[in-house]
Amino acid sequence: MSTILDVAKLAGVSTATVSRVINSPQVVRVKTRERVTGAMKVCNYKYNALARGFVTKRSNTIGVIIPTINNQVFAESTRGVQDYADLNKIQVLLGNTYYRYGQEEKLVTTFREKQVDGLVITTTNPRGAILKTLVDEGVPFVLLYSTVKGGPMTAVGIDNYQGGYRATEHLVKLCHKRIAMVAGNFSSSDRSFHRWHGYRQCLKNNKIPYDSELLIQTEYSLIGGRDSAKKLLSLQKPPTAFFCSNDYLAIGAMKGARELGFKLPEDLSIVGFDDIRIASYMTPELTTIRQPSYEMGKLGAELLFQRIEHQVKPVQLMLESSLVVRESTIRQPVGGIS
Amino acid sequence: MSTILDVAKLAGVSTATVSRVINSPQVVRVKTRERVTGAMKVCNYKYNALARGFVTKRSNTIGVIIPTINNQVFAESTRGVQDYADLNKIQVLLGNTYYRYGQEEKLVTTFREKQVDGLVITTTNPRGAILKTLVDEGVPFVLLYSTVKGGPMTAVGIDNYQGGYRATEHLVKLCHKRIAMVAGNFSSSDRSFHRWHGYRQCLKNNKIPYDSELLIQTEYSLIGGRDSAKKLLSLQKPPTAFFCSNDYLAIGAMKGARELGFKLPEDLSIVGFDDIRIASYMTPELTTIRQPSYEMGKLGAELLFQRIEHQVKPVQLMLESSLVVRESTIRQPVGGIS
DNA sequence: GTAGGAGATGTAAACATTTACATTTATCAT
DNA sequence: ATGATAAATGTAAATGTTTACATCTCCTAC
Repeated sequence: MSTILDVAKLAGVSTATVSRVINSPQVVRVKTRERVTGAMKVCNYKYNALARGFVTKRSNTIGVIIPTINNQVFAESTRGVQDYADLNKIQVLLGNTYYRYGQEEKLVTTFREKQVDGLVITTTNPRGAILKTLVDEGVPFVLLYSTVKGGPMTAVGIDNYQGGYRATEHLVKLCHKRIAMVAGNFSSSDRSFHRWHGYRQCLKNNKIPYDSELLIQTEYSLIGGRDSAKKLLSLQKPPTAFFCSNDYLAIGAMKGARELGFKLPEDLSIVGFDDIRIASYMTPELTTIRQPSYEMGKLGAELLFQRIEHQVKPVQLMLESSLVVRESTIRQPVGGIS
Repeated sequence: MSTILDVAKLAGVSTATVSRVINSPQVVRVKTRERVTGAMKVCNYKYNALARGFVTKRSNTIGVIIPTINNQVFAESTRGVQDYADLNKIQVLLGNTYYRYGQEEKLVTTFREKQVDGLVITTTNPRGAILKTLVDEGVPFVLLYSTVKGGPMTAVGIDNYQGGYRATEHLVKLCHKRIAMVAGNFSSSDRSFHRWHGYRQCLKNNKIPYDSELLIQTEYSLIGGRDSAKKLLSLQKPPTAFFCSNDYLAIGAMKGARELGFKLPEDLSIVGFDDIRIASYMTPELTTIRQPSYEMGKLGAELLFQRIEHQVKPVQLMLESSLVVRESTIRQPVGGIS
């Protein structure tokens, strides 16, 4: 492998000049520049970005930490980050935590050892010690899908409480009285917990008694949704509507319900959360709370870069989420329980 | 930021010793070791993996190149790679090509500059110049989802021709005579092309005339599937079955068909490709060709590491794919066209 | 022709590790 | 105690860039 020194020798210049033609070609005379680029070709010179990072203290790499690449929502936000990073010639190291806090800690450490310039984290626990340490040690990072208002951390997310509230309100307005919630484990993510808060408050505001039997916490997966649906629909007084804390749970629930002979949406209304691409391709098309994942990633990356370069103050951005009404929710026929 | 030197001074040892307690603790006396680890704590020492990579010529990083993280298939194989890498304390740089060869080239270059130890590539074109260069320059890499038999490249994939053949054969056995193919653009991936070959050969072997009107090439996406379905079903003599070259196309096609009033599966049988998780959650559940994406990624990573460490000979692994019959395909009622 | 100055290039140190080799220290049989 | 050997530690070079600063070159206006 040839180095900048080989090129320099061959071109009869100093390494400084070679470095300059790489990093700021305008400052070197065109004749010299040509000699250098020529020499590079001859040597089949390959730039060593690692060595550069070593001296400049900038790796031009950021770390992205997500629960799992397998959830389209996180794939989408990651894509947003990647696209923005790409524009800035920054590469992305990616790691999955599988919703495990320990893994999150491990990834943060490894990425820091790799000298990443910053981190984009979709955390399991925005109040954990890891993030505090990052703040204390001045490591630039931004949180995705979480927002701890007014704190020392930059974050971009949505109002999960509001999302949960709206989803439930939609069902209430359709005259549902027994509304279950299929929630991702609260321990896996505080998002689920906040959505549940919204759900609960909405019930209360509408004078619908809260029934703890109607809350199931489960793994965030299709199968989790399916199994939970079956449990809920086997209750003595089964619910007439589900609010699922993500679309995978909702899609799983659809299948579970059908397997028990429920007709959708006649026998059961379902609302999901996220609005993954495939939501509108389900039968019935899934009513859900849309959140702008790709934009969140892109914006998060933008904020991170600002933070890296200009050390701007932390901000918390709350993106709009919205209810997308499709076919999976319908009015509960009066005369049911009411 | 404190360095190994600070720690060394504080502990009253040489940097070599500190390095040793980091990399092979057994060789240093427990008393010294304790003094060193103590000093590390005091200094709040953070290991610099970049500097290490710089001297050892091993970055402990591999690059993963996929068309798009947004396709669950590639997310899944990437997860396989990540999981295996993780076990070996290797990090993953991820890049999307969006099916553009130019982007593939760019990524390979950037990743090489970052001194990755190897690459896992899901390529758009297994015969392109990029890969040749990698072979020539001895860069360890493995191909996913492609296999160029007996060549100088390590690859793990499935037999796409066979997959296409089987999918079509399934439809033929169900007495379908007008079988359309909704294919991802041949220019985006040779996989689609090979699947089409299988499709075509199967038709020929069964004496079904090939009708070029029944092939649509489109973008690999839900919307591409939907639009293509609408075009095909608006033909004068519409097909009674679709073979779609991936599940997203199939799911999109389902929606397109429904929008034109077709009942599924009665009026139209559909078979997809990949068996993404959600395939069995569709209504009707999607018949498809299953390929083991996660395993492919894991195996690919394993082969890559073998190649990096022991420079083993290139191998091409053909994984099993299989037809998974579900509900989206049914027997074509005789008396139709036959 | 020359002074002045801008622009181009060179010099050399710095960056945080690892590692071959050299040296010191500990261990143990005699 | 001594020598031989093994184990532990130290020394110092090497890695491929960047960059502050110094120097040189070239041009322009007089």
